Amino acid sequence: MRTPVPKVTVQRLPVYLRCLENLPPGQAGISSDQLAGMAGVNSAKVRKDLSYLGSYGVRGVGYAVDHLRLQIGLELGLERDWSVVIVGIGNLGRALASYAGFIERRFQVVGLFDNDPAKQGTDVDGQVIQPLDRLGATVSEHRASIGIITTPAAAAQEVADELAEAGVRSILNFAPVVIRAPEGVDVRRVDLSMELQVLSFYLNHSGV
Amino acid sequence: MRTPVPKVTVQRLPVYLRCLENLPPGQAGISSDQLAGMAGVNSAKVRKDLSYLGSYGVRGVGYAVDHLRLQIGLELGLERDWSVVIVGIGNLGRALASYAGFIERRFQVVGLFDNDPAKQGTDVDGQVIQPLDRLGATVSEHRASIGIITTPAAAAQEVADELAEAGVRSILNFAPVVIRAPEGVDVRRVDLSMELQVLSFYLNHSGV
DNA sequence: ACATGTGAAGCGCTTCACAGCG
DNA sequence: CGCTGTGAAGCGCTTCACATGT
Repeated sequence: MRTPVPKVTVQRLPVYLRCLENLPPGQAGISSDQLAGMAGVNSAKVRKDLSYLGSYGVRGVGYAVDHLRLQIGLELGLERDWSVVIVGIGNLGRALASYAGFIERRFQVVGLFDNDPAKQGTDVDGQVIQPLDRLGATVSEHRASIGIITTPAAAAQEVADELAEAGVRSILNFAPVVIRAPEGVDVRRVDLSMELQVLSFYLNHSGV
Repeated sequence: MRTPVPKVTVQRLPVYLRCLENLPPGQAGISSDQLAGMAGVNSAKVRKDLSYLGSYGVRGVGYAVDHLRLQIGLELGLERDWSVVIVGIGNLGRALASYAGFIERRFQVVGLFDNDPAKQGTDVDGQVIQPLDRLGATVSEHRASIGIITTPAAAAQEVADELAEAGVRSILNFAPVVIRAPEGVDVRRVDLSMELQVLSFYLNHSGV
């Protein structure tokens, strides 16, 4: 069996993919140096990362762009469709609902949820906002694997528990709170105020 | 001089701070074990991380919550105010404009920018949306150190260049594109579709 | 007695440097 | 010759395990 792909490499594969997608349409080949320049890393890292997927380069030449895109996509599971539910349809949830549907065909938004009765029944980007008690049924029905939490902090843990209970295996948490999920459920955090605090640290320690 | 704080520790300090802030009001002390449980890491990591800031714990007892919050805040530069500008006021920019003002007093939003004339002059959360050609002047005037980019992908690099030119030293990029900035300007990326692709990788490699 | 603080060992990622191959 | 693929060295973070201090 193949060497497992390191976690840090998994995080860089989407970066490489993004770079390849932004290449001029005519460009058929790319070297590790060029790709490294676009991705903001060094070329040894690019070669090492891509070598975990297999030997897709040609010595003396570089990588075939189309083939590389395909292989990275396969590795990331992008040939499959993943169903996504979004819980908490405030400004951010609304933004993500439009965004997710727009930018990535492979991630189908199959349900929007909010516990505010005034929002329920209204429509965002072709989806009707449903009450939270419909969450379990919708997740099962569409076999949704990904849940996005954009609720206020106070509600996030309870929503995470319900998502896990309903069978979601990956959670993307935008709520400003640290949530815990059972074994087997992968949680990733996206937190504006934590990002700002990290920036603040480096501003604070760069002598100004 | 003190040992520099590792990058990974810098990223965890906001997590610890968030956990401390969510403690019940009566709780005056906390052990590395308790904090580790809340933050989702192990206790050795907590002790090592906090030891970079100094010896703020009491052997046999634990850490004083208030003192620890203060010290982490100082380390993160949260006793200072940082001025922030947001460029690209679509759904996401609007969400962040409200959010940033609401959750973090230390990050003052001093300017909102969009190149759509229909939006210019309208008001979001007490701030008037300005045309992009006002960006440089506003950054200088308020000595803004942080720029948040929420434009479409096509505009992001140009906006980043203008922000760097105007004197911003940290950029938080929400646009779905990899941007480059000159030496001395710190760029952090927050990218929904990359996060989803990482989740997709692990879903795809967990045998279902 | 108990939890912190910390050298030292362990581990994983990065980078080097060059063999391998078109 | 040029660029990939990769062992091996280097480096930084994690974890261990226990001395330290109250």
